[in-house]
Amino acid sequence: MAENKRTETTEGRRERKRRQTRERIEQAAMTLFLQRGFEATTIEDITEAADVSKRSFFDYFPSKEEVVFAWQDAFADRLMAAVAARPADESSVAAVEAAITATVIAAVDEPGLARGDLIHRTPALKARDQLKYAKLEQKLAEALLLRKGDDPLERPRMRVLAAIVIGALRVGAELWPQRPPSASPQDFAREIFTDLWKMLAEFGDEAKTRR
Amino acid sequence: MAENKRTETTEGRRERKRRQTRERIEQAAMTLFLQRGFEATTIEDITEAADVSKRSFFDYFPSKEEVVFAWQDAFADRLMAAVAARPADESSVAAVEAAITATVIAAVDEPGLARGDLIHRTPALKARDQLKYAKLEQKLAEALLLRKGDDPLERPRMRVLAAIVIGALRVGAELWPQRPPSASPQDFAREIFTDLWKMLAEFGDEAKTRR
DNA sequence: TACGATGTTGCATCGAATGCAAAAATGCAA
DNA sequence: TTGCATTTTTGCATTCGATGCAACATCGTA
Repeated sequence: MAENKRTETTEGRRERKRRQTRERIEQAAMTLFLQRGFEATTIEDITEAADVSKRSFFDYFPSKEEVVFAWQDAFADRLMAAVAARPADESSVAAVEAAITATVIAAVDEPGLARGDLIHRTPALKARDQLKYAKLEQKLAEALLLRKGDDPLERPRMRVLAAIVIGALRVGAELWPQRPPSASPQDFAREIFTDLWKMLAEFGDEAKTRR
Repeated sequence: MAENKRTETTEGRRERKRRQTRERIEQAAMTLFLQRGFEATTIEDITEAADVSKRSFFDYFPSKEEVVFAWQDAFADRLMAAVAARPADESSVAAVEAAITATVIAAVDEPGLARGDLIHRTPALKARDQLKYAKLEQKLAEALLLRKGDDPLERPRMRVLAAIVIGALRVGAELWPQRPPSASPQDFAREIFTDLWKMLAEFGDEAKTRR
């Protein structure tokens, strides 16, 4: 019985408290960041608000910045899963559109937007934010390649496709705040992708007659 | 005569020494970074090697990281100039290919490669590196848009084109170290772009039949 | 209950970065 | 050349993020 619990239900007091503390720190940190700004908030402010010692902060997060980006890994993983879940006979572009749309839609919530604001107005966070996109791109390329049976010849193709799509995601994220409020996230995503594929075809045509 | 000099040739002892000191710091810093690594080098190590006070470092560079990326602004400016210099009747894709190729070729030198290595193996620098690409992308989009007479309708198009091309540049920079040593930078660039435009056309086609 | 493992805390320390005021170097004009 | 105003350099103090270490507390388990 006790051994049964060990393998999966093992969220004893220890794990539970640890998770709770982590959430408390994250919560306190984000609240303070949004309230006074990132730089103006010290680790001590955070730990005081979360009622843990200053030293303990670094037992939960490797740095102040990581608190802001903690959710990113989960997002990347969900995106990879969404790509992997697409039917094998689907084209890469269709698969990536469906996967991105679904994953982004599921992630668009209020806290996400406030976080975006904070990042946008904090130079130190902007750099980390770009790194996030780079990692996302890598993982996406990886997932797309896996769909192609890990064919080495497809590698550069999928790398470029990932770069293009993540680029579009980045541009889309910038355009999002100034979208018509009537448009649903689905429609917005649909429109972005339609435009993107159209542009790709046009650029491809344009290139044929170059020089 | 003296007035003539004032406007452009005015590099008195002050300006000259300041520039020299800046170069000395940059030189010392990069040497030490490449030698012992970025993190393992302290500001004091640098200022000692450059024979200035610790405090003076921050009169020349806002942070340790900025020394590594000091050259980036110049690169971005040259890229913008190269785009602006392309004939007005040239297509955007042809213009961007020519401009990027020329600017990158001119910038591929030994120190550049060593710097790339350093950045690649230093997490803190990687983030800043991605930010560099983002800025480059913005400037490129700006320059491309200017060629189009600042037509608001072209803005998203040029943003996306810039994102695609800079994405390709990023992928290209990753692939560069493992290129066949026989290939000249020109050929390498030519090949990358040829592949890129081909992929764009293919993705565009693929998208037409999606769903 | 006692033991080992894990989690938490305080303390000391390092290094980056900033503000400030004194000191040095420079440009300029009398 | 000398004296004065401006800019540059420097030393000093301080704040804050981050890390290592050892003592202490808490928890799961034999």
